Amino acid sequence: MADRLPQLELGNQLCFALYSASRASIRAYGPLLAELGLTYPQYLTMLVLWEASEPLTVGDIGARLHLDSGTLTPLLKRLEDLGLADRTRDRADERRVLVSLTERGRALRADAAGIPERIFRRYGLDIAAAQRLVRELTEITGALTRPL
Amino acid sequence: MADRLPQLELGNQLCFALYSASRASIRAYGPLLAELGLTYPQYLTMLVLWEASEPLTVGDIGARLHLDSGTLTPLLKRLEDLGLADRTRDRADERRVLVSLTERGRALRADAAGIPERIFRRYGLDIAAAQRLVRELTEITGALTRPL
DNA sequence: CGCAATAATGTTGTGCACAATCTAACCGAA
DNA sequence: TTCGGTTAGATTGTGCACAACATTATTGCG
Repeated sequence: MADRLPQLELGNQLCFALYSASRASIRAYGPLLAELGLTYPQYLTMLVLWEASEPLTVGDIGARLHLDSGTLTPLLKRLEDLGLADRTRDRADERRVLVSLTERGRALRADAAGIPERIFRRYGLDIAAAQRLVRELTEITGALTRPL
Repeated sequence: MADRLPQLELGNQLCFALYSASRASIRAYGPLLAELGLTYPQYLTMLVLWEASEPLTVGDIGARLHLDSGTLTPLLKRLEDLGLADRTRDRADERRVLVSLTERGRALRADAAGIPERIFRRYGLDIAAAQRLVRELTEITGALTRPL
């Protein structure tokens, strides 16, 4: 039997499955991130900064997270208020803002290190299955992000 | 080689892959939904209402979409303002609010019918792969939603 | 050089999400 | 019957997302 074309049924819709799973995972992370005083998008931003050896511009962070300045500017100001990051205009190009971690921001990495594992254990997720899923999702994201 | 435990790397994180893919799909739907004058969560709510033969309570809709009244109450008022839905207190239980479609709301279903297919064609998504993915994502959502 | 085009970030306004709290309505046992 | 507990929905406040636009800085071309 041929695969049916996508129907107007909630249960069959890939977009709804993605939307539900994403929000469920954010809710799952919530309590653990609250221990660090972070929201979920703030945590993602810290991941980007922890991985970078150099200060990043707002645009660099936005490119990795697919977020624009309208979202990032206030978020980064909150990270600054928390004492986790610094924002300084780039002397060499005054249009840019360089975001770097404070000592406190770097130190927080150790506290965050166990979070993914705690989530996987707590909810009994399979690591190999998750890695496969990550690959498929990355591909979907790429397809949907491609310019038409 | 054993599968590694989840690391603090953006690219390996299931939660980020879900978050990115969900937002990418919402962005992809955006222009098509704008033709109908709907946002993405409004579209999901309309899907639920189109599938139901009876009026649904706010709680019914929330159970299907995993949304609470704090999100749904204003959203449903907007659908009411658009002339797509009616909200009336249940005479039999004055705590409840019954949400039903207007004639215009029902008529909009025909305009929405082609949207999933247009998305799949436009972005070259594979239907069979998507259906497999929906099953895996539904399972993940279930696992993450399970009470501890 | 002069200046139009471009680039990076910031601002504004709308609409979710969700936690916390509130209010009104229902239910059930003493 | 009444009153304590529960339920359904609304409200409030915070923080994203994102479109549209504003601002300032840089760049490249004539």
